[in-house]
Formats: sequence, structure tokens, C-alpha cells
Amino acid sequence: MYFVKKCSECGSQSLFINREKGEIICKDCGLVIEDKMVEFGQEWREFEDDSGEESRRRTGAPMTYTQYDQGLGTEVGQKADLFQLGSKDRNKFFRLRKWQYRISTAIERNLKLALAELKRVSSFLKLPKMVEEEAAMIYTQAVQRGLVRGRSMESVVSGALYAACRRHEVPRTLDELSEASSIEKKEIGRTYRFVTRELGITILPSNPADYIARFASSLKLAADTQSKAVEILESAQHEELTSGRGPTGIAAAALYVAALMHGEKRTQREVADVAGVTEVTIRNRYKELLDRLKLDKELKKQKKKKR
DNA sequence: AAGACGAAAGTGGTTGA
DNA sequence: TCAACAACTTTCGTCTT
Repeated sequence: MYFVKKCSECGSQSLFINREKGEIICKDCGLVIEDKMVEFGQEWREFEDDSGEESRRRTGAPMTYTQYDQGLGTEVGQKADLFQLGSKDRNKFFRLRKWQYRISTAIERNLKLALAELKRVSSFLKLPKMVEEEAAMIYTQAVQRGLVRGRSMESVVSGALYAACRRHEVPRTLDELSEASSIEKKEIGRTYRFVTRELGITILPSNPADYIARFASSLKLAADTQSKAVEILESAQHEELTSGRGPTGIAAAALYVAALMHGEKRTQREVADVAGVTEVTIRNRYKELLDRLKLDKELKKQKKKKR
């Protein structure tokens, strides 16, 4: 799962390969090392079923939603352009033209602005390209359905990004999104829920393990501590300690325990800060872990070793 | 002095009548 | 729509290292 290869951008060694999504991602900076593999992942346009007639959705050159803004603003209106396009781009063109009829110029402007904002936030968070594109796509859907009305454009952008992150299991916390977009956390959460519900996007509850790598690297913890944390997490899940709880809190607690056991002590505050939860939450989770998981033995072992 | 721990009260969101 | 409820936070006092 983890490679010894180094990230070409930040030098981090915590690379993550995901075969379903055909990516190798640096969990520290989000750089996609290799995205040339064929996508085996889920059909992420599944919720477009309302537009019915399109059956050959994934043919032709890969389409990038993030480039659509350029297309929308300029070429699409000109019907003559149809014949200048290569056959590869036909499909793309048809889609664009359909939108052209469907959406007003005001919405186009909105989209253009929004996608620019989306790119800004996305690059601030160093999100992988895939996520950025999915977010752009979600936002486009949201605009088409008029879900932006009564909400600030920026908050919907953030909501779309958050949803995209969740879908691709490269979770960022609401706090991080909030910092990057200067939108209030609760506002992002609200629009996120609203948009996903309205668009019928199903999001699998985020897995605490997805946070481990990122938290661990910002805490500068060793690799075996990381894997120990994942191990703890798994048994915690087995003990049904994870349902209903905030995933970040659990991830943080697991990391905290793992660090203790490997003699890489971090204070609760340090862990709490990077995880975006409070010490209290860590303590609660931590206590539960100790209670239910007979981890106290291992902890005591570690303490003895120290003396 | 700093960190860990726990109690108590408050907040925002979900759920179910 | 409202009230009960669970999870999490904030705050604060006490204990431990």
C-alpha cells in the first residue's frame, strides 16, 4: 500500500496508491504522482440520469470539467464551431450545447467565476486533479438545478469540494476547507449536505483511516506508528466504537495511542490541533479505546521499557 | 510549569412525533 | 415545527509528571 518512492514535489515518502481510482497520491501535499492508469473507479457521473438520452458517456478523450469554463464562456455559443471540432470533441460539444440551451448567460458568468474560485481553493489545499474535477462537476450540476440561489457562490464551491474530497477518500476537514475558502465551517457543512442531498450524491461515511496518513505526517510520526494507528483503528471498528462518532476524533485518538506505544509521545493538544478536534474528544475516544481494546497492557509494557 | 484528566454547561445538528 | 437527544466543544478545577 505504501511505497518507498518519494514525492517529487515535497519529498515526502508517504505515497498512497489506489487502484480503484488509478492514482498514486502523495498524502502530504496531494500531488498526484501518477494518474495515467486507467480509471477503474466508480462511474462518477451516475447521478446525471435525469438527462437520460446520453448513453455513451465515457467515450472519447478524457474530459475535464475544470476546463469547461473556458468552453462555456467562448466557443459554445457559436454553432459554426461544431464543424471545426474533431470527432473526439463531438461528444463534448454536444454536452456543452445542451447546456447552452439549458442555462442562462447569468449562470455562465456564475460558473466561470465559481470555477476560478474552485481552482483557487483547490490549489490552496493541494488537492489532486481528480478531486478538483469532480468538485467542478458537482458545482456545475448544482448550478443547473438552481441550488445556488439563496446561497453564496463560494459556499457552494466549498461544499462541492468537500463532497468531492469525501468521494475520493482524500478527506479534508471542514476546518481546512473553511480556512482555504474563508467560509464559515457550518455554512460549508450546510451547503454540503444540501447539495449532496439535492443531487442525490451518496457519500460513504468517511473512514477514519483516511485521515491517519495526513495527520501522522504533520505530526512527523514514524511509519510504523502510522500503521499501528491504522491497526488500532481496525480493531476499533470491529468493536463498533466508530459508528456515530466523528471520524477525525477517532483517527486522532488512534494516532495518539499509537504514538504513545511507540515512544513517540505527542501531547494531546498537538494531536488535537492537527486533527481539528479538542483534547477532550481525544480523551474520550482514547479512554474508549483503552477500555474496549485491552490496549492498556501494551501501554504498560511501553512504560516499563522507559524505566 | 505543563500536560493529562474529568465534570459541567453550552452549541449545532439530527430525529421523530 | 418543536422538543428530545447525541456528539462535540468550551471552560475550569484538580491531579500527575
